[in-house]
Amino acid sequence: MTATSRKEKAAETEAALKAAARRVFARKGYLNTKITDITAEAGRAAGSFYNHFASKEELLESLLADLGASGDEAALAEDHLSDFSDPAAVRYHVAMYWEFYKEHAPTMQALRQAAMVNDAFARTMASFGASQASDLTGHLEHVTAAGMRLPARMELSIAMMFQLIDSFAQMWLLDPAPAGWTPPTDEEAVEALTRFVYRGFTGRDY
Amino acid sequence: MTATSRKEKAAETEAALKAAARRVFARKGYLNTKITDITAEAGRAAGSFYNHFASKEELLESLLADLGASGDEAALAEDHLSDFSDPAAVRYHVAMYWEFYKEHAPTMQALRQAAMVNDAFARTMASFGASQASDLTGHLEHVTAAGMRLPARMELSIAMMFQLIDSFAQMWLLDPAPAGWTPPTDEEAVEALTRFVYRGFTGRDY
DNA sequence: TGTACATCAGTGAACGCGCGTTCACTGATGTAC
DNA sequence: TGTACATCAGTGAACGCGCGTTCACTGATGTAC
Repeated sequence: MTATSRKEKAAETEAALKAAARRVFARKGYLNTKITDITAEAGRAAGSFYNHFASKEELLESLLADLGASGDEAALAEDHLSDFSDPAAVRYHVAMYWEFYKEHAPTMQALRQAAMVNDAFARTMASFGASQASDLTGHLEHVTAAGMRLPARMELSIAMMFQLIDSFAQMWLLDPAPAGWTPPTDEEAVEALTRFVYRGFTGRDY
Repeated sequence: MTATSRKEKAAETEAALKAAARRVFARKGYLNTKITDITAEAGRAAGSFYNHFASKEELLESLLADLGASGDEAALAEDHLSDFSDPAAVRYHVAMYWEFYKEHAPTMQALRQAAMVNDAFARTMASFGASQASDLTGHLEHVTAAGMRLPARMELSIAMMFQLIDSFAQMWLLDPAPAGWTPPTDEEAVEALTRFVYRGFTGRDY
């Protein structure tokens, strides 16, 4: 029997609202989404929203928290191939990031849009970038240790890599593909980014 | 004497509104700017706005038209160093783009924000990118002609370059610099991008 | 196990704030004669 | 050159739409005895 207790029912509705929000965000963008769009998509009344979230911002925070818990972000942080003088290490990072972005595209898109309008989310996004950056510093030291020369000082080299991967992922995974362009397969995208970044960092080919 | 005719006065007000809009856009972002913010910044009454523009969107279109007329965009399109197997040609392009972005930062920022919310502006931005891309195709053919191998197929190689330069410029020229980071000088930025892109495209150093 | 009352998730119409947009009015510039 | 009227840029208070948010109500679940 589906003897749903009150708590279960509330949790169901909350989950339905979140899932609906992700779908609507993907379809119309976070900024264009009205609260009633979300409740309608979830098949609930408008008022129901406020039993679970105080605002659209809070819902997004909740989605971001889920994203942190989902684990593949952890994979980016834990031990892994870290010697960027080895193309395989670069590819590993690129692939991780690509997968992460692919998995969480609607939420990342929403965060990006929210950050344009809301300082708190801008800071969230900045700190997300910063945590990636500090991870990469160690990896890039292997490059200079191996006698190769970075394209610019450490900070700028990291920023370039991050911006490149991030905006490239956004271009192909979030926005509709430009008319007449053939989107890359996942493998192709990872390979293209890996080659570009490895070359850019080391000045060598592989 | 400042015997301002009606037309002159109207033109002055329109120019004042545009200048005010650029300042306010730079300060709070396009999406966060209200029409009364613009009129207040320009020192005019709210109703005055509608003597000149039907909406905030139309004002932005007007700013974009000015940008096209300002001429440095033309420099990107006209004849120039075009053999990307030569680092100087890459640097020339990077520098052009950097200057363009620097000059027109508030308008570009506004366009970017408008594109998130408005399909028409999304298309404007896409076609802006596409026009850059078609220009670059010829330049990259020199790379393969010189026996070097692009990091990915033509389209993707161009997209990576464009995304990298665009997002890097946005990071340092528009957004407030991340806490604790030292922004690059113009020369440093151009040099960093040039080296990264040249390496990425050709697999060689210089 | 049954009854009476309390609590709570969900509902949707109504409310009200913020802001885009209008419009009657003012004072100055242009035009006709 | 002067006078009377027309036109227009600019003004700012008022209007009204859209949408976030509230709240009295419903029906179902939980609790007390």
